[in-house]
Amino acid sequence: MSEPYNPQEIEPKWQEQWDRDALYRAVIDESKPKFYALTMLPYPSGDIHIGHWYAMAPSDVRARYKRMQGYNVLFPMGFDAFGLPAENAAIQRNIHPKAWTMANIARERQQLRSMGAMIDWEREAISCLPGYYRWTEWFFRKFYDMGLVYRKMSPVDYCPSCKTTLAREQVIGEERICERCGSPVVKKDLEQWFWKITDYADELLDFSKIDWPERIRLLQTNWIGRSEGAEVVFRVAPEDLPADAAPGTGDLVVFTTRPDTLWGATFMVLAPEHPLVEVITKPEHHPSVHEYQFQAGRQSEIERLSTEKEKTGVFTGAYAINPVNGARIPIWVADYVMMGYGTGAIMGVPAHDERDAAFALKFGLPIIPVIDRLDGEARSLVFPASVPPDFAATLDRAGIAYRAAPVGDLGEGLYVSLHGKEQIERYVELMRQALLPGHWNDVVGSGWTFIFPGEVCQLDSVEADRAILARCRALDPPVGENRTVMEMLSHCEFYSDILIHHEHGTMINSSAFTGTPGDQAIHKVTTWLADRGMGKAAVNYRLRDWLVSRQRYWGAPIPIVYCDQCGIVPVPYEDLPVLLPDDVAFMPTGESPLRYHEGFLNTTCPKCGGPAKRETDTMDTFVCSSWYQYAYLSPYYREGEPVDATSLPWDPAEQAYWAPVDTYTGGAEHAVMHLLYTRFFTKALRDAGVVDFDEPMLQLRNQGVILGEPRPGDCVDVQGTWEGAAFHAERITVYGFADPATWPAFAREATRVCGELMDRDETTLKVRTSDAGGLTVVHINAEMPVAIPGKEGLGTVNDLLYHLDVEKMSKSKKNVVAPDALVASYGADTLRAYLMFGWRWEQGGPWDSQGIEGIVRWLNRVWSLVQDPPRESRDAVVPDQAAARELQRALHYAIKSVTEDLETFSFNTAIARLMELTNALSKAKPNCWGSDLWTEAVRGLLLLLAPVTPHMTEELWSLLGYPYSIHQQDWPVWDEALLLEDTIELPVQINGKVRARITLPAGSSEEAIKAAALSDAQVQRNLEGKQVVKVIVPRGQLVSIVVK
RNA sequence: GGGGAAGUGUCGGAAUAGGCAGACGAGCAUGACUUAGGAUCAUGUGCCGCGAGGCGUGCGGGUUCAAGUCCCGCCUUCCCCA
Repeated sequence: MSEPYNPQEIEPKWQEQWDRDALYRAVIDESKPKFYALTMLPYPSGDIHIGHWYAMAPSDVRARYKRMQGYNVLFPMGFDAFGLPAENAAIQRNIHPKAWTMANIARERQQLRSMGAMIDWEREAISCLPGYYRWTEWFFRKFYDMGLVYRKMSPVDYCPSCKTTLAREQVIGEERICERCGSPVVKKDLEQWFWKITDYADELLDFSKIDWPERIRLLQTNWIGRSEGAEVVFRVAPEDLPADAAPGTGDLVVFTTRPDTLWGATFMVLAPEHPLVEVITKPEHHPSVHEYQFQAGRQSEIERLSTEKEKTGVFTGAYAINPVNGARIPIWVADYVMMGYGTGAIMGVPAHDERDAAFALKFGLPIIPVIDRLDGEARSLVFPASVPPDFAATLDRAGIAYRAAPVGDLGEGLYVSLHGKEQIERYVELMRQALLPGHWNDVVGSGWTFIFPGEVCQLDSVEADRAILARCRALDPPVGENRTVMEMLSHCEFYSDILIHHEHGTMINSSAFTGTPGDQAIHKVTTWLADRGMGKAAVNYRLRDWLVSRQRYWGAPIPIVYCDQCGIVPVPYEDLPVLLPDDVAFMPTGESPLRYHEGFLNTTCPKCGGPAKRETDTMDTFVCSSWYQYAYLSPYYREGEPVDATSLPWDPAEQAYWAPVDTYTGGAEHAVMHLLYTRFFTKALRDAGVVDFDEPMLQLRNQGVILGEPRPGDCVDVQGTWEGAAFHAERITVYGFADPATWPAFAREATRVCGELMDRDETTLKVRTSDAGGLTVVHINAEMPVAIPGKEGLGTVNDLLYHLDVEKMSKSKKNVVAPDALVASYGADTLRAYLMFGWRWEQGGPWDSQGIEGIVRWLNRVWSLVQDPPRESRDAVVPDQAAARELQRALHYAIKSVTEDLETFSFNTAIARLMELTNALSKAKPNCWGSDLWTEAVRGLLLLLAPVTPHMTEELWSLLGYPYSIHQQDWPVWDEALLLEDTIELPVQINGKVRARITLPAGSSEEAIKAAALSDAQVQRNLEGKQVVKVIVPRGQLVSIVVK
């Protein structure tokens, strides 16, 4: 018998050996094809968690597999080491961010080593070290020279009490309060640095050169949000501008995707931050506009843009001129328009835009339809007593559909549905004749017609809107307080879904353009506008330039100085890096200490030599992670040597060989930030002449998330007394969570409460006392001793386990799975294999602590399978022919499917195939042990398993006497011919149901198969008394007989 | 509201050029070996039915010799956008 499998002994042993032999050192080797496998680097928060393992271990398996296939594989690792948590630790615990970060890295590096991954640690790169961030600064400088960098005012979230800017995650909840002090957060305008990612917007929409998941491509496409349309210039009415205004001051450029709706623009809306608001607002409107601007500043973008939200806004008192018809339209300020989107000004076309419609209805602005419906639908509500009683019969004769039903409490009316121009016209004519004096009728949807006694009006202009409303006012039904025709109509439920649409129908009510078909409308109007200098075709992007400024200490310094004489001066390349000073005093508020560090702040101007101040903002950490894949090529390149504008930031030979990344793996949560920024970065570097390719990562795959394991809570049976709504515990009996079968029935009685523990804190237990989920609060004394099943001695209520649902793992929820503990009890190989096997990799799911036992059993079986002779051994080493053939087939099948599965990231099925091969070996063992085939099959299993369980296979490889190292062997290849079965079993379907199975030699002809099927006794029985219509043998897979 | 993804045994999940649904595990059950078992080995395990047999991939239709897979219409969940 072999020694038992002991990963705790084997794993460190081989890790040290591999280290000594530099087995995973990746060096350029022109004789081999390269493969750059990259997995997202961790942020050093202090602990490598199961999510890191889930991302990295299968990626490592695939990298190892590629290496065995003959590729020279680079699989590096580093740390994304700048960022806010380090600074928070400094403030809260008085630890320097650098010390905190480097200590975390030291710990995490050890944790990662326990995984046994083929990481080349000599290429490790840490983004917070000067050798790294010198180049981060160099890129800022380079992009500055390329014109990709600019500075402008931009709002940040700011806490007036802490006097500090806040990161997005530091602003809490809908109330938008500061996470540190709870004060309301406000927006504050600061000069900040931007990178022109928008210059690359169109190129970033092109994914033709990369194999990335559809989902990520879609997210990026939506994020970039390219829309085509036109820019149209509206002028502020001259009398609403200051007399001394420069020419062009009042030009309001509007971007619209629907220039064909221009004739329906009945108002304009400016973003509260729009600079023209101040200029045009009439004095009497100043107070309300200013108040509104302040309120808007406190809200988040998501709130502002929500369609759910009640529309708000204020009138400026000023008017603009609609360029297409000269109409004076009011200019409003409203928060649903964002300064950053388009131009910060929109034209309101309420008839064909939902948000404009909501705004117009709220503030009584006219709504004029200018695009016809595509479906030709129209409706008309005929009020009771507005027509003679025989009108329904008239409609019947005309073939017009209607429904008779009460209208409020006014009596029975007719709800008429019309379709098509002709029918609408016929209806209007019938109504014109039938309408009784003192009433009116309307047709809405297609047509927009108002029928009055003796007159028919169209709702085709603001003037018509007013005229119609005035006429209605004199008639029945009453108009009430309604300010526009549409507002009046909007109260009628029958019309609710027909008033507003955004289809591309034929233009109506648009002077000379009326009748222009929808498919030509935008193009024709845009051309016409351009010819008259009123506008032009334009493209708008949702994507905004990348704001790289952070008002923080722990980030890469922005290499800029401010000189009184020379203005903004970039730090010369030769002077990089601008070092982050270590001796800084952290403000309890979180304000950047750089702003008060005299040594850092004061410098000399590189241009004139006079006194100057340094930029105190640092760069967004996404800048550091936008180029880390290149940092691994030659970490901290040329550290200590001066560099200049023409230097290369990494070893050109390394780049020429390894770049770009072949396979990139990581979480999908970075879809639109990191993954878009790094693409931009590479394109900018290409234009800088640094790299000669367009995309940083050729193939991307995302893994899912491992969630917390659901678990019932312990059952507690509590004796005690009621104190109001709460129960005071005197004695607690516990039934373990593991066996609910032993639990007593849940109860809620006068002196007793019994149920599942759902939650617990220092003073209370929340107990589920009914199957429906009713909770009872039980007051406890934390020191109260309780006996807990499966635990030695007496515990306290703090040892009770409470119910856990499937949720994201978090320390506060106490559902974290710690990989270190799993490695300690099961070993890294077992954990690696389980993470591959347990879930669809791209999907993830809840942890299952039971499932890992299956892997334990499997690896133990492999361990003894290859070492121990069979229990009841046969004397002969000559294998039984059939058993041998079956084993051979199983081996080649496994080679083929494991290869294909690893290639396509189907890790769970790869493990399943390896288990099957193990099962096949077990089955064949008594017959084949010791034969050449047995040796070959065991060898094959170990090689296929080597990437998955590198330590165990290395140990077995060496125990079996093979030369070190298994990880330097070639990946096995399969023989298609050996995959085929000698005999095949075919199902026979009769009318689609499997009725029999027949066995035939492999490669039988279709005729032979048909004959065999029809002569099969079972088939014969099923065919009795029926007529065979046809017999099909598709691809030799089955027989399908059709009978009558 | 728009866009996307997904719904398969008790659970994780297999299977898509349309071709035997439930691979491989977990769990459960029975048996063996055991002083014992949360060890190991063997067998079984979609549902209903004693049985022959019938039913079965969210629901309802359709195409086809044949549908988890294709088409149409719904329902539910998750994600993104608004």
